[in-house]
Amino acid sequence: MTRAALAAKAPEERRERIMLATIAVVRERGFAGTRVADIALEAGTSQGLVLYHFGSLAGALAACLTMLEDEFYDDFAQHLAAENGPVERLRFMAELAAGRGAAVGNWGLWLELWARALRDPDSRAVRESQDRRWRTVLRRVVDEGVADGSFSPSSAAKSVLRLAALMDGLAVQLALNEPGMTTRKFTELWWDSAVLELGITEPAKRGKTPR
Amino acid sequence: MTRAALAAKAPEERRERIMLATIAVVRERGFAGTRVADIALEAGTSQGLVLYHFGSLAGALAACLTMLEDEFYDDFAQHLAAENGPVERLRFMAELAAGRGAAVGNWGLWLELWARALRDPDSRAVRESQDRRWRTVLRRVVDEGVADGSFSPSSAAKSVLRLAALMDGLAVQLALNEPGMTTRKFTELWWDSAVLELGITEPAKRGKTPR
DNA sequence: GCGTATCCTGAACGATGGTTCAATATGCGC
DNA sequence: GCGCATATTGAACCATCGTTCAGGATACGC
Repeated sequence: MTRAALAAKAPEERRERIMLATIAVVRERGFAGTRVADIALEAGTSQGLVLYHFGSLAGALAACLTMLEDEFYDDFAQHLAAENGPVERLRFMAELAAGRGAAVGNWGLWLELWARALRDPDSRAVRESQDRRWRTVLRRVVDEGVADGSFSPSSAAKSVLRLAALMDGLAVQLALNEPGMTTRKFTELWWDSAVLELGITEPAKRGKTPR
Repeated sequence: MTRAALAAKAPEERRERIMLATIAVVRERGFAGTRVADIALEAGTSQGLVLYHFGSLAGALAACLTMLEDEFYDDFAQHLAAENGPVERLRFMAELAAGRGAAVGNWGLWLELWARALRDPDSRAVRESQDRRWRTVLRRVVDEGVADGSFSPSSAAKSVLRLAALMDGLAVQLALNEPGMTTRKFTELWWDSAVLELGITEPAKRGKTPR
């Protein structure tokens, strides 16, 4: 099996490996610093193959973008569904955004994506879609909380906008590891804001608030 | 005077012109897309001169960064001092950040700066200093308000952190002109948050909140 | 077994763009 | 006016990639 079997499922697997390599390199060097040669090296293939599969460096980067997007979202949606009520869900979102699960190490990528979105339509589309997804979920959780009486925002729409924006803003500090900003502080600050915005009374049960 | 005088003060003036050109080009093309040739063209000089004055493209970009920083801050501090009380000052900050004065067209640059700061120490330093300045001023205004009874935050430090972060987050949307995000909405959303955070009772007098 | 389509490689090509440099101009003290 | 220091230029240089390409290997239908 060894040689033959490996080669057999190679094409698709190879393609995948290149995409993963692309993400890895972009994480390390950033979009601007990513070269075809780096990707090939990381993936253990030739430069030619990268171009063969994705047509151009830009193509590879684009593929990596959409992959990232889906990866993050799938992971997230799955875990969110496991939570019980709106308060727990909200708490989960706060913790996830701060750096649990698939978000780990991704904020840096988002920062780059934002900058890129200023000029590159593909990046803009990905960023927009990602953002919309996130806000939609947040909105749903808030509505759920309003329905069952846990939340009482003066305006759900505005609260969602602000809470989403606050996350982005806190994320900048986290990504640039501003002295004093930590995962815990991120969660705490955001959660306090959510309490204020939504008038949450019931304390969150999930996660170790302590310390 | 014409020819001679112009040439006389030329060196310094030329240098300045190159810096301004650099800012202009960076605004238009972004950091990554800025070439020495673009700067030279915009400044009406040769590529050689750009390198002569700043040593390298990176040097020119760095110079433009610090210039930007000072430019923004000076303009800002001057206007802020003109406002009367803490509520007015806060309101002024909300409006300025949303796009008045020197901030116009700068949010895109900030986004780029954040991304750059992930890897470039110079950019990181500028961003950090800029951020600290802004938060310091915000803190001062808040303290002032606490002192004269206009504000009553549960924690001044946390409120300042959150309000500053919220601005950055809203700025992302504004810079990428997310459909639905406008200068007015920016101000409105942020101001509502400030009211909530600081427990402001007195309505803001400044600025045309109306339509 | 044979031919064809898919995969894959490594080297070479070519464009782009930062940097160097020799030559020239300009202002300025003497 | 003479020279020296500072500015300024434009062209040439050269490193760095992205991309192309001609050639092989591999799988697969017939």
